[in-house]
Amino acid sequence: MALLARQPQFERQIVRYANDVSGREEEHEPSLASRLRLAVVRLNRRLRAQRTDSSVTLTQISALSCLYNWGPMTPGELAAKEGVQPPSMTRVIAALEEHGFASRRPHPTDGRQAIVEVTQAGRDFVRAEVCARERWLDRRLADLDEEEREVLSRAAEIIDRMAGQ
Amino acid sequence: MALLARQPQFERQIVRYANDVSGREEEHEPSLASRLRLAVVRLNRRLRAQRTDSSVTLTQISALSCLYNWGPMTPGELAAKEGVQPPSMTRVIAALEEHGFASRRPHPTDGRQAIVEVTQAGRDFVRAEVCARERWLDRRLADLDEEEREVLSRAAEIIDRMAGQ
DNA sequence: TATTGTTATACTCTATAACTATA
DNA sequence: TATAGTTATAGAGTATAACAATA
Repeated sequence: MALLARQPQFERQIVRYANDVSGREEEHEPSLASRLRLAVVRLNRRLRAQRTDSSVTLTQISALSCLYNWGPMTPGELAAKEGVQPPSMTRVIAALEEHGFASRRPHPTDGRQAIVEVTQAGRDFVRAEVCARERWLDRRLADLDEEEREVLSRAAEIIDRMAGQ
Repeated sequence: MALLARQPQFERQIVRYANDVSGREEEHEPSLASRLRLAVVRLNRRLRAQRTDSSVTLTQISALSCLYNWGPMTPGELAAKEGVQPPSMTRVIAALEEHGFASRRPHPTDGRQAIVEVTQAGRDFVRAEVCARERWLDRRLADLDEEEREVLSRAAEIIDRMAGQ
């Protein structure tokens, strides 16, 4: 706990009603769930607001990264990995195909299923454009100290585990 | 670093192309930016998927919590705190007013602005319904050990600081 | 002329329900 | 009959552009 104890804890929010003449002052201590929810919602907004020249959306990049990192899989597997419903993934895959970043081939043994995989253009895109898209976040991370990045690294792993349930 | 070093680091992703007969195996180590982005995008999806009986959306709850925690403020200030554009906040405030959870009064010195504040019904709602909405996340957090919650607590503070820039 | 806020409009993201094809 | 995937539809979330009111 030594490392964590050294750091400033989350500041208790003192609620002052600026325009309230009564001068009353209440004190809340937002729960961890509340603070984590707000942090995630806000960072998600910021990430989605980052635009590059390409018309590839964050959701598409996320799915493409998944295929890139884990290899070919069926639409259903991809939907499960990304935590979305199959109909949502259908549209994402269609968009990636239109961009030429993913392709589909028949499943060798099951005619209902398909195998989706990244194309060479898709690989090039992940290496180049995704980095561009993450420049904003990279800059923010660069401003932190090494120990804060360690905390975020561990948090990313914990959050991913929670979200995967 | 002792505390962090004790913990398992994020697992290096070994990329195996399951359906690739070449048997080649590439190794990527996703950047911190990539891992944090994916974690945040996925947890955000999970949080938005949590529904309660009420028709109040996560965005509305987020803004209402902000007013509850920080007191009355103008629409512009609220938009800035939440990290959205003013037109987006206009709609959120209108929805909160329709629910009777927020009210608007004229700014004392500037006729262009207004002061938005939480109503008593809004306070009651934050205390009751927001908790209900967060039950899913609370359960996930309860499954973690104390040290992991400390990491997330610190991460929430760091992320909020980054997103606020 | 600059600032604050709203209205109009459009696009992304995602879900559920209903359907088709295959197992 | 069960499973995988797609199509249809709808609602949440958000932005930009154009406008109105006030400073």
